[in-house]
Amino acid sequence: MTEAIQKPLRKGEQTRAAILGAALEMASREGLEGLTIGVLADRMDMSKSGVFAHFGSREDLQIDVLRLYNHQFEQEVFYPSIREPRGLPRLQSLFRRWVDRVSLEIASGCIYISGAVEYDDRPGPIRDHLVDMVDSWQRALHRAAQQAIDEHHLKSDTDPKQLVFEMYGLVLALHHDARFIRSPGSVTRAHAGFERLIASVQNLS
Amino acid sequence: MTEAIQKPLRKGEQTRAAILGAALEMASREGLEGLTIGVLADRMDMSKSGVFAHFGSREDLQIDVLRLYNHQFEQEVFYPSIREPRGLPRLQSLFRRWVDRVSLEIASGCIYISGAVEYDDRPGPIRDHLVDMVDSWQRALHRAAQQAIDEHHLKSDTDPKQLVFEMYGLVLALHHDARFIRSPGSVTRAHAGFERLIASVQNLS
DNA sequence: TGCATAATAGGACGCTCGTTCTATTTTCTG
DNA sequence: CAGAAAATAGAACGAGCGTCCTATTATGCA
Repeated sequence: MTEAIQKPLRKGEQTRAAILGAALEMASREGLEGLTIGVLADRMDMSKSGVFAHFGSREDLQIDVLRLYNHQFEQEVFYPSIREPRGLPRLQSLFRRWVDRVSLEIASGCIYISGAVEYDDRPGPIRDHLVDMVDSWQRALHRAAQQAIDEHHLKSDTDPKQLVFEMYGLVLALHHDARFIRSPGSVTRAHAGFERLIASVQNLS
Repeated sequence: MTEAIQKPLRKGEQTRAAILGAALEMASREGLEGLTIGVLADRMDMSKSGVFAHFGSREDLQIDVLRLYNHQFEQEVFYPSIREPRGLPRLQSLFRRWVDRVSLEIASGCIYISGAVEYDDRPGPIRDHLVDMVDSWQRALHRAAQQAIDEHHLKSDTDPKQLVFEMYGLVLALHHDARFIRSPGSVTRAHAGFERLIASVQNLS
């Protein structure tokens, strides 16, 4: 019972994974809507139909890319943070790792953020999946904030939703200024904003 | 000398203006890259070439749409605010009118914000124009913040760039939560965030 | 009113897109 | 090693895109 299933380690599975990786990189830069099978095939030195056959449709490919991104985000940001002690330390870890990730993504782009703009008015399965993921991330932040209140790290009259709203704003501003305007110092400002934000709701007992 | 120039009120000019208005509405919802001449022609009950003839190219059309948006933004947000007394009142007016405008745009979308994502990695004249406009808007906010410091409305050690960064974040979070997540109460949270932000840097003398 | 000119329509172009169909090659397995 | 099954290639499709060219229609001025 050491290995559960090793059958699907067939050739096709690993090229599929390679395609998905290239697709994620491409979608990060050009956006999910900019993801095109032809260009993806060129980059993979494959034919269009060869790439296509791994996914039932372009939409399924986009959704799989989304799932892969979500998985990486959870691995890098969420899971390491929930090993921190609950309350303020965990909340701080979530924000710090989040900013760290977006900082690295300045060169490539964050799919949660670009997707929010691409699909804010475009109904369909992709939007549905994306909203689910972002909403679940916001709820995770919300839980951490509530726990920080419960642990008396933050003032009891603190509004967790307001806190998460402003945290999200700081990351959006970071993404905007660093990636679009390309003004330096955005990472520092995001952290400064967070410290000011926490200071204003922190229990000083 | 009541009317300066009335020659260019020819037929073509007014249909051109009508096209531009429809194009702005379309680009607000679908994004500047989603603006397509064919669909625009359908909406105008015109032929593709009839629409096309008014603009040398699709790119010129997109840039003209951008200029129109910029003009409306200045008329609604900037100019009314600079009639307020310099310092904190003017800064507050800028933010309030900005939020008011984005609130109305929840149904249609803000081109500054969607454009920032669409063109963060897509070089060309459109990106250049867009960066110019957003940068000029940020500098206007920056000036207002600096004046509020000079007038001793805000603490002398306040960093105007940090202030503008966080203001921008609040509006981005508003746009994100209201338009993408569609969670209610975002406008209230944007205002609450701004008040807390100002309170933390305000001179209490 | 007549005529130069502006405004618009219609069609065709080359291109790219996602998708489908049919071969062909490669991979895995008994 | 053979044969079944999976993986990939290649060509073709219909649709939509921006753009160009040539007529035709509408406009505004003498």
